[in-house]
Amino acid sequence: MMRPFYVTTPIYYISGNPHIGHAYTTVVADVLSRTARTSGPAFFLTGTDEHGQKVANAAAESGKTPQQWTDELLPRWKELFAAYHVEYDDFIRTTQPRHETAVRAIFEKMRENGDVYLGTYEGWYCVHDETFWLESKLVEGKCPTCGREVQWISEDDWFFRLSKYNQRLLEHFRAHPDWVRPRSVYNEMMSILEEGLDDLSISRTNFDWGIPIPGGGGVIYVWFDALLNYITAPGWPDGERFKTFWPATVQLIGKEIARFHTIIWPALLWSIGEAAPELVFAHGWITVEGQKIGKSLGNAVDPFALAGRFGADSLRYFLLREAPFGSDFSYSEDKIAQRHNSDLGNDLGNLLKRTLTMVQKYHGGTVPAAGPVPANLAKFASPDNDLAVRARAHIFNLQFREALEAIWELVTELNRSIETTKPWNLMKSASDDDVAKVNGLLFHLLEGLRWLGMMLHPIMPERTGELWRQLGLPGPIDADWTAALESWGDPRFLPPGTKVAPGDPLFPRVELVSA
RNA sequence: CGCGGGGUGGAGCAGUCCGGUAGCUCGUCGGGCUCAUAACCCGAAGGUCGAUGGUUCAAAUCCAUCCCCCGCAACCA
Repeated sequence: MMRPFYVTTPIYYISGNPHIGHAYTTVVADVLSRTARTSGPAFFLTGTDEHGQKVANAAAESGKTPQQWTDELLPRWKELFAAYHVEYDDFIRTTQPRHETAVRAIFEKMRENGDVYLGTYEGWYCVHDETFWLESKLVEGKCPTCGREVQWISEDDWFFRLSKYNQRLLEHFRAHPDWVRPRSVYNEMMSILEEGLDDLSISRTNFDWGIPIPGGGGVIYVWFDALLNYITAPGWPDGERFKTFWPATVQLIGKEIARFHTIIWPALLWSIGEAAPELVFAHGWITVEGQKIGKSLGNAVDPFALAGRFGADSLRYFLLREAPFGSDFSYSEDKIAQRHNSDLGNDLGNLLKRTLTMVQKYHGGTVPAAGPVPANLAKFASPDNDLAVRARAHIFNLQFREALEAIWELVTELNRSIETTKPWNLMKSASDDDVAKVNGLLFHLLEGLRWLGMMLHPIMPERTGELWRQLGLPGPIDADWTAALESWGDPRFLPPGTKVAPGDPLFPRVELVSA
């Protein structure tokens, strides 16, 4: 059994628009946690970030309290994740009492140990943009964004002593060169550390929609608040889940928030005596025809519509298969359709269909007893078959594309075994020998499909369930890979005589948009 | 001198850290097959790996310079 597995997504800014990118990160976390569960305990956390001035303003405009406003926005996030078959273990909202209480306790603890202190924050401030600017960024002394006059602000703020952890961070990075991935992000963070860190202002007084600072003096900076969700949700400091699962195994982020998660975050943890996460992985961006998705570009695609058109599992497959995890990739509906039709429809779905049809025609619709192994499947039927082990290793290494490529070798060989055996010819003669060969083929095809169902279950939980059903196998897909995927052809898992249940195509073809 | 990513057969991408026969998917062309979702299988064509120079027995891979595309630099994964 492996160490308890803890995976997080960023908490999503609640007033943002859910789009395919949010589904991407969350699906990846879901695949990891589902895979981890095939061999041990796992905890998967996601949630929403609900504080900040934008939320306060938007709520005010609609005549609601910020809490009412966020309560209304929450369902569309949960609906998004449900639509993509995501099953999280906990969903944290930064407005929940469990979170606020813990954040205040952490703030106080840091104030006691001296890492949080009262200082003065000074800088050029643009009232219109609500942004502080470095002098070097100003354009002719004015706001570089809106061109308005800026004013010199000087206010008393609470600071986090980030600079104190500069050296320790450098040492941590050097000692664990793989703790931030991919390498490009690691390098970028290293250069920030080498340039040196300033202390971080962690209080805000110009608005009040946030966690109040204990003892007064404004609200806590949203990032300080937000980052802590990863430990407040499992119940820092004494909760069972916290004690079981921290430090996190994988924290998934977008690359634009790498600085917060790989520099500020470990420092906050160290300040209260907790360990840094084992791995922070910054994935790439999904782009539309090479352009970044954004409201201003108007190219955001409704993720609900996409899931409706192709099926959520097909989207899940596409997101993991299309690009190496960590790099950007350009997405288009035609690409999704192509993957859907060729990999899922032609290769996998059609394999199931043709196999079940042959089982009906040639063996009365029941699973034959194991027979001769078609030559090209020998390596899978061998005790040395480590396909499931390799696939899982790739997934834990966040190499989803590689995992799927490895699994697809089986899909390809199963299809090939049909061509080489030519059961339609053998059944014409129908000699005992030929029938045995056909039965052997059918059994190994079904066994291969059983493996595929299990191995692909974390990635396509719904469609593999349907595959399982059509194979005539009982109950939900066996969650424990180690037992059910340890030996090919074990009759305990694919009992001869099982009645198959052919159904509709697993992945019906879709037409290309551009066709 | 702000930072970063990318430029590989028609398209989309691996490979670059740790130099050594240029690989995958789709598409195209030819063939096979009919169990199957016009699906499956076999074979073929197609690339001076952005440019130039350097290091080396050997460079897509290392070094230098340059060109082009795209992001980031503000709470958009």
